[in-house]
Amino acid sequence: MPQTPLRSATRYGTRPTMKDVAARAGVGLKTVSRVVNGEPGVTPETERRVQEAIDALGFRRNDSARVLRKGRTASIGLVLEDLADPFYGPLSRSVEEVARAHGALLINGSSAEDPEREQELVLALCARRVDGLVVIPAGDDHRYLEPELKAGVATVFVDRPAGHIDADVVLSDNFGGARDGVAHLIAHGHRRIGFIGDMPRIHTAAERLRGYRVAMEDAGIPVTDSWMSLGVTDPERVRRAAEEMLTGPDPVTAIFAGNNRVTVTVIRVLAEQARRVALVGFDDIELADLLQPGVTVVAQDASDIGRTAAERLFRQLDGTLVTPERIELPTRLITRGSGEIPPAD
Amino acid sequence: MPQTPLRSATRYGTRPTMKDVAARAGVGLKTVSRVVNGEPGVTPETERRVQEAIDALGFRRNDSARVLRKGRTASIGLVLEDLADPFYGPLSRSVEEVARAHGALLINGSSAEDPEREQELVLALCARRVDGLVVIPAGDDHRYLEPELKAGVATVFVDRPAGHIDADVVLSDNFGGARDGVAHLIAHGHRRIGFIGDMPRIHTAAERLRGYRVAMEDAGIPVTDSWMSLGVTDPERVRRAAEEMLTGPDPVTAIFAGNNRVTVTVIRVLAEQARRVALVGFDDIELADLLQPGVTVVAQDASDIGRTAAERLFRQLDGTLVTPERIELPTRLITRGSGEIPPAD
DNA sequence: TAGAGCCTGGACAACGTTGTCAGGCTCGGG
DNA sequence: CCCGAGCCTGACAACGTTGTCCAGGCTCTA
Repeated sequence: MPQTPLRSATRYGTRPTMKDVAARAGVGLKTVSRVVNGEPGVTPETERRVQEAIDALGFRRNDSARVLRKGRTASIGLVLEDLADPFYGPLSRSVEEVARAHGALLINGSSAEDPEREQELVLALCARRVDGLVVIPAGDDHRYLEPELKAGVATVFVDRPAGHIDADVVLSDNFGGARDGVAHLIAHGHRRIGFIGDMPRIHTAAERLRGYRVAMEDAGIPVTDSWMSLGVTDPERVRRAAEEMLTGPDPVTAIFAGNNRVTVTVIRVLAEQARRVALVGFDDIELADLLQPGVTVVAQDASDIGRTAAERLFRQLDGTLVTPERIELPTRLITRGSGEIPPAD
Repeated sequence: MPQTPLRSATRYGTRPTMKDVAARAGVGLKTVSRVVNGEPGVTPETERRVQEAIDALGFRRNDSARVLRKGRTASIGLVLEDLADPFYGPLSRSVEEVARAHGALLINGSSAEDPEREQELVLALCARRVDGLVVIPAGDDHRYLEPELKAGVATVFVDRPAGHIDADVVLSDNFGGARDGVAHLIAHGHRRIGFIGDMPRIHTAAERLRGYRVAMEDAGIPVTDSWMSLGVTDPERVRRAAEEMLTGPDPVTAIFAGNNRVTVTVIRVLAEQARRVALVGFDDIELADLLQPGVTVVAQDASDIGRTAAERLFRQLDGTLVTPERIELPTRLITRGSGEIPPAD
C-alpha cells in the first residue's frame, strides 16, 4: 500500500517550512532564509516572489529550529511567588518591558513559595534554554543552578539572596525599612508594638523582623514574645494573632505588619476594635490613602526592582557585567494617618 | 594552523549534550535519551552509569531540539493588556495553574492595548510554536491568525471576541452586569446617572455602555450626552469628566464606572464632594469593603475566567473540542453601601 | 540442541533552520 | 577577447534530540 506523504503544506496540523516556500517560489532554501531574516544579497524581484509564496502559504519561521542553530532563544524566565499577588504584577510587567526592549519574550512561573516547585520551574526554563533567569527564591539552596551558571545562563535573584551560590541579587532594604517604620511608631509615643510577619526562613521576613528588633532595642524597649507572631500568613491565623496581641495581658498599642497580605487583614481587625490602634505596614497597598484612617506604609517600588533586575540581567548577557553584586534599593515611608495615631493606654 | 575544537563540555558558555554524556558513560546516544526520558529497556546498571555521567557533567536536556523533533512545545502563550493591572494578575495565575496541570509553561505578554503590539506578540509566540494561545484582544481584526488556526494552534479569546475569525471566546456578561448595576441605582431612586467608560471600540466598554443605555431605557429615562463620558481612561481625564457631570447644568446623583481604574478615580473625586453621590463600579477592587462607604460593584471573577479559558484551550488540544463557542460567565452585584446611597436632589 | 522470541543497546535519519562555501553570472578594464 | 572582481544564488553540513530499525545475546520451549 503506497503511503500518502505525511507532510503537505495544506494538511491540517502541519505548517509550511522554508523548503515549501522555496519550492513554491522556485528558489533555493537559503534564499528564503535570507528574505525571512532581511539579509542582503537578494534581488528585489526574487524577494517579491519569495514574499508572495510566504504570504500564500502562511509561512511562519520555526523559532525552535532557529534556536537550535543559533544558541540564543531571546527569551528570559521569571520565577516568582504568585502572579496574583499585587506586588508581583507590576514587577513582572517591568521585567517584561525591559525584555521587550531587548527583543526578548518573558516566560513566567509561580513557585507558590514551594522550594521544590521553584527548582522544577527553574530547571524547566533552563531546559528551554532561556538566555537568562530572574528568580524570586522560595528555597534557600540554589546549588542546583551551578551547571547553568557555568553554562552562561544570566541570573539575577530578586527580593531575597540566593543560597550557597554567588549571584546577583536586587532587593529592597527590608531591614532599614522595617526599622524606620517601627521607629516611626516609637516616635509617636508607642512602646508596646506588635509584629506580625512571615516565617523567618524567608529572607525578607527575617530582615524585617530584625529591623523591628533593632528599632525596639535602639529605643531601649524590651520585647515580649507575645508581641511577635511569626510564620502566619493565611488571613484566619493573622486575624487570631492580631486579636491576641490586642487583648492579651500586655496589649499592644500599635502593630507593624510584615507584608501586604498581613496589613490587609490587620486593617480589617482594627476596624472592628473600639480603641484606636496604630498601624504601619510593609509594602504599599492600593487605595491605602482612601481608607479611614489612611494606611501608613513602608513602600517598596516593585516596578523599580523589576526593572533594575532585568537591566542587570541583560548587562550580564552583554558581557558588561561580570562580578555578582548585591543591590539594595531604598524603601520609602509614606505617612497617611494610621501610623500617627497616638497610643491609647 | 590547527583549529581548537569549538565545543568541549567544560568550556564556559557551552553545555554538554547527550553525546557527551554517552561518551562519558560509555554507552550509545539513544541509551542516554532513554534514561533521560524514563523510557523502558535499560538495565539498572546501565541506567546508573548514565545517571552518574549526567550528574557529573551537569547535563540538561535541550528542549529546543526536543521540540523540533516532537512538534509540541508544552507551552502556551497568554497575551493580555497589562500584567500590572490587578484584574490580570489572578487571571494569568489561573491560566498558569491549568497549564501546569497539563505540564505546560506559560509565556506572557502585555499588549498595552495596542493592536499592533498584540499582533507582534501573538506572531512571536506562534514562531516559538506555542501549543496554544489565550488572547485578550486589543485589536478588532484577527485574520492574521488564520494560518495559525489552520495549523492547529489552539486559541481562546478572553474578555472580548475575536474579529473576523471564528474562535472560542470566554467573557463576562458585560451587558447584563452593567444593566443590572445601573438598574440597581435606578431602584434606589436615581434618574440622573452618569456613565464613565473606555472607548466603545473596545468590546467590553461597548457592551457595558449598552447595558447602561438599556437599563435607562427600560426605566423610561431619557439619557443626556453630558452624562456619558466615553474613551477616557487616564486618571486626569476621568477626574475632569466626573467633576463635569457633578457640577454641570443637569448634575448626576449617581455614577456608573465602566472599569476598575475609572472606579478608583471616581472614588477619589467623590471623597472630595460635599454632597453624597452614589457609585457602582464594574470590576471588583481590593479593600472595597473597607472604604467609607463600601464600594458597590459588579464583580467578575478573573480566576474563573482564566481557568475556563485555559481548560477550553487544553480540551481543544485533546481534540475533545472542535466547534468554537462563546461562553459568557455571569457577573455578581456586590452591594456594600456606595450603590445604595439615595439621590440628593 | 536448535529455533523462536525477548530484552538491551546502538546506528541512522529526520525535525527546520542558519553558516559556510563554492559556482555561475554580469560587467568593466586591459 | 579574456580575465578578475563583485554580486546572487543554492548545496550542504550542523545544531541536539527522538523515532525507527536492526543486531546481538540471552532465555525458554519443543
